[in-house]
Amino acid sequence: MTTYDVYAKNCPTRLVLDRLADKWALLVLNRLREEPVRFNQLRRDIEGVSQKVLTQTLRNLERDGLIRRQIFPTVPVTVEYSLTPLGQTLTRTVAALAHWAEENIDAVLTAQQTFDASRASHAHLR
Amino acid sequence: MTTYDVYAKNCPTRLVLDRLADKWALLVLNRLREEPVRFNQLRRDIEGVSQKVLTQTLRNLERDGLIRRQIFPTVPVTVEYSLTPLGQTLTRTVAALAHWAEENIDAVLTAQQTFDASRASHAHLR
DNA sequence: CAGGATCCCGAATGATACTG
DNA sequence: CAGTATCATTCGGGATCCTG
Repeated sequence: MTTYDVYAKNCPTRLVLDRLADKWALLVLNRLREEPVRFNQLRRDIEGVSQKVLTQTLRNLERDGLIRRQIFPTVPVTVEYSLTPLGQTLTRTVAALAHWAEENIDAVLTAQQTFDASRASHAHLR
Repeated sequence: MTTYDVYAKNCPTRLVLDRLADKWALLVLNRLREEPVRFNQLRRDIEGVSQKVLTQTLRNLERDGLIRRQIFPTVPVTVEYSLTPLGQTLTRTVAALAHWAEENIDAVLTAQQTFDASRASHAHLR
């Protein structure tokens, strides 16, 4: 049994990778890692996400079996999102990504400035 | 020193996370993990990426200091991309993501089928 | 070989209004 | 509260042609 060719179009692993390569999905997973959260709470916590896009993101994650959608018949209705066991195994890796980002943000910002500066120096047009 | 609020718009960590939340970037980083690769080789290895998008992806990664672009004055010119030390620290995490995807692809596909089936059952319109 | 420059279309997103 | 539905809009990405 050989390992998948991750770079091939038809590779199922790329389906998963494509889904994870979504900034909102990563942020949602990271947020749910702490605790179950309700829809509007998520909407408020994750700045900049629209209601429509948040809904789509949640549906996709639910479809992938990563999060669970639980409805409580209160008035008005309450909907709570939480990680499934499968989702929990994933968030360990997602958390590592977030952790890397926090630790290396300075190095990245510095690199960006250096890059931009060198481009500006030999910008001729305009 | 408190930790960043990862969910706030202005959080620099989200800049990094947004950049990483790119399927082509993840695939490129994962590919460069093995060895330095030339432009057209990358284009061939990563199925489905257009020349334009690959160029953009590489520029962004270079700007972030994650990969290095090396030009060899051959005829015609040769351009080789490789990971920087910073990029190498990141690819360990990226590899973990890819690894998770490979290990859990079956669970995800099964979840998708279950989800789709339950939706189809109570689809009334059309 | 490794891109830059253009044209262009469809998918993704935002805004708005409505509902169980 | 937690969405769905619709419309208007943009803009990322593909296709194509060109160049150092």
